[in-house]
Amino acid sequence: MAEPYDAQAIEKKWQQRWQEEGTYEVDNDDPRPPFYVLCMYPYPSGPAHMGHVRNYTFGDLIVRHKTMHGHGVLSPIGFDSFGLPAENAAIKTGVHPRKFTDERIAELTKSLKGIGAAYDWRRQVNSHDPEYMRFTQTIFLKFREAGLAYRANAPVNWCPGCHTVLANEQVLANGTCERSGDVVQKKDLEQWFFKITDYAQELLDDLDQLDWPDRVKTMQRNWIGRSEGAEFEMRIQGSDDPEHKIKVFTTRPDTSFGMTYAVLAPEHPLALQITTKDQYVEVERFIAQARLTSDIDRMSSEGALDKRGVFTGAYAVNPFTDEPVPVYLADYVLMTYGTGAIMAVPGQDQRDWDFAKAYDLPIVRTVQPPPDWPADGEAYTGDGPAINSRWLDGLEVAEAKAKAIEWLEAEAIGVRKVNYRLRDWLLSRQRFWGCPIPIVYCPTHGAVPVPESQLPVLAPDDVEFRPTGESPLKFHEGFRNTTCPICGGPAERETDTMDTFVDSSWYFLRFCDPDNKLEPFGHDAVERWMPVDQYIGGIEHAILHLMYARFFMKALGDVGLAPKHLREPFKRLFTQGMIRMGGTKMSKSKGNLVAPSKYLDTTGADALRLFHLFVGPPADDVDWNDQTDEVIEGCARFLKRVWRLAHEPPPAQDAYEIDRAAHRLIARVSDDYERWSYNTAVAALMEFTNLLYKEGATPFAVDTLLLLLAPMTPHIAAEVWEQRHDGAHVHAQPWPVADPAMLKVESTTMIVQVNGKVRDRLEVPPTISADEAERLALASAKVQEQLAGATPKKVIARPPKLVNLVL
RNA sequence: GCCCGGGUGGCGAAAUUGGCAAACGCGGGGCACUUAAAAUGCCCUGUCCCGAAAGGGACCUGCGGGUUCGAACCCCGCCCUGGGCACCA
Repeated sequence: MAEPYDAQAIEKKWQQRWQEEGTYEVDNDDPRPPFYVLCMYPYPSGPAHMGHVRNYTFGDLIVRHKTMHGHGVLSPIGFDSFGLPAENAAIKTGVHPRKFTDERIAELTKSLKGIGAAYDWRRQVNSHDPEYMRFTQTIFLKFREAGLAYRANAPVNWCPGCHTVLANEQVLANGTCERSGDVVQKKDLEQWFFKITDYAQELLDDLDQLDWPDRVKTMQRNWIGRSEGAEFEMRIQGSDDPEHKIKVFTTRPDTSFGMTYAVLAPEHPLALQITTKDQYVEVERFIAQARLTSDIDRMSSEGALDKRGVFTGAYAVNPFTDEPVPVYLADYVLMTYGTGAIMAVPGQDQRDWDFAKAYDLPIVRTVQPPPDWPADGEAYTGDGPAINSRWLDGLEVAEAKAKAIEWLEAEAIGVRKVNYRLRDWLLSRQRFWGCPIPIVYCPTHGAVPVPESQLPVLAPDDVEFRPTGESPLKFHEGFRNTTCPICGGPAERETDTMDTFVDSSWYFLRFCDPDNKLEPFGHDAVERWMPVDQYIGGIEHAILHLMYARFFMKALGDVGLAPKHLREPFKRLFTQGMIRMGGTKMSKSKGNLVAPSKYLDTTGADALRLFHLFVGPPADDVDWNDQTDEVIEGCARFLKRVWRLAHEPPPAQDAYEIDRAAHRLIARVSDDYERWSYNTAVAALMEFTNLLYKEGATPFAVDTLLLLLAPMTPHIAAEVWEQRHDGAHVHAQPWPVADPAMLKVESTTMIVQVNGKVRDRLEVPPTISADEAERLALASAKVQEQLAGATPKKVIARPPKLVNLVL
């Protein structure tokens, strides 16, 4: 009787071994071909939960698999360690965020090691490491120098709950804060921005070359929101002030003849200037009201339209018709998109239609709707010939657009124009636990960068965390008061810190060169490893993190910090499914987290990893339910079967056939690994194990099983391999290759159908000819019975798979 | 409203892309081992019908059409569901 499989002892032993022997440490001069595998570095929230297990199981599997394929695999890990929870905990308990964070990192580190994930821990990078902060600040200053970081007074999203400014991306569609759920208000503040909009087109174009899920690429495309159209000016009737010109953007210049009014955003600088005396009071009141209205109300399309607009009394002249049209203000026109002013064509735009109805404005159709279109139905946005449009009449939409733009440009009234929905990235945060923005404000010299020799700017430790919601940095005199780097006079430090998405926008570059004291990373190191060959993370980062990191890669190249040709950070992206429980996402805030420790202490890490691989396609969500524990048990049961098989193999009845089956397994499982079909790979391994139990095992068959399992369940594979091979490491073995000669088959099952229904199965040689296949099919007794003497009208022969006889 | 996914046994799923639907596992049933239980091993397990049985037959991939010798897979129209965007002119 062999020793029983003791998962805990084996897993502990091998985790120590990998750590002590530095099995997955890789140097920058490693002779093997490089491969960079990266899981999104986690926010350290404490011990790992199932989402982590799932994520890091896939990552670790690829690291080990690629290593067995002969690559020198870079597999780094670190922690996204700045952020609100640590600061909120500090306010609550008085514990310094650093202490709090370091403790959470220790917990998460322990559980990552507990699932057997292998990393080059020497390369660990945390966002709050002073050395990392130094270079985050260096990058900020370089961007500023290049004009990619700028300061602007802007209406910002202010969350009254978090007492901080939010990026557009952090405001939900309903106008609430994604973190606290409070209704977001508007507030004017001087803020720092990154000029991501400079890269809108490149960010859009380069998506095409990425091996990313289509879903993610689509989301990014929508977020960038490119629209093509024209921009043109209209003069105000009766005004000779050259400033009084309304510039509008439209994607439908072909419909210009149908403009029956124009609309400005309430914040539009011309709004009050063009307003007539008798409308002044009403317009002023409207503007004030719009300013007070929260985005949630303003964005709601529910509100009564007649309260959402006001007539200015002014008329703009439509350059296409030379006719005056009334100018309105309406809160559905946004100052932050396009020119903040639109031409309204109710015939071809539903919002304009609704507004026209509410304000009793004329409607002129400029595209012929289809015959079945209700006469006074609604706006028609489809294709069709232009009508009521003089020299555009009869042209289809695309032609009419082109001609309208040509005319605008020829007449010097307007230009072809592309607009993007993407806005600049607001990175200032009124928070303590983040990377300080290295700027000093001098009464004489304005915003002055902190000299590089004085970096990193670190927050002082002797601060008081108060629930006022304002950063303690603001009240720390010693930090705030400083001297101007230019004149030496008294000056104040910037007390805002950077959005934590800044930290996560370049950590993957630092991993290539984590000990560099002189610069964020060396070009050689980055050239060697970048771009990341396989990036793995959650779908929730589809827009923000992935867009910001892409922007950083491009911008870093353009300011000379990274090789310029390296435009994209992540060649391949995989987004794994979420863990759900009762239909909702597992999360700390919902309190439905399942801790892996319970399984690590019973069935073991290998069984838990195997479960995550086996439960379904990696990209699909996993529903954690009543049956899950039993499935994990089943995975543990399989590993026990493998263990027993290796220690007490039943003698093979036909060793050659078993070895042939092993070669087929190699081919099948290798293919499954390549196409991320781990659930079917596990199924194949289970099937093979069942076969060995039934028909006996050969040493080659058992070794094959262990090699193919090694990336999935590394501990048991390593242990059994060591026992069988005199202390050798399974993960140092080359990935097995199937011998084509052993894959050849003498016979294959051919199905015979009559009228598309299976009537017989015949064993035939794989090289069978169509004629022979047909002959055999017709000779089948079962087929004869079905035919009942009739002759098939048609025979479809697809040797050696199928013959279909059609009556 | 617009844009993406997805819908297959009691359950998780498979079918490598138009050719044997349900591999593998969970659950359920049975047998063996055992004084017994657990553990382990083996067998059965989509639905309905005929048959005492061995067997045999029909129907099955959300619904309705279509293309095809042949459809889970392709096309059209619905229904349900998950996600993203949502006054972006």
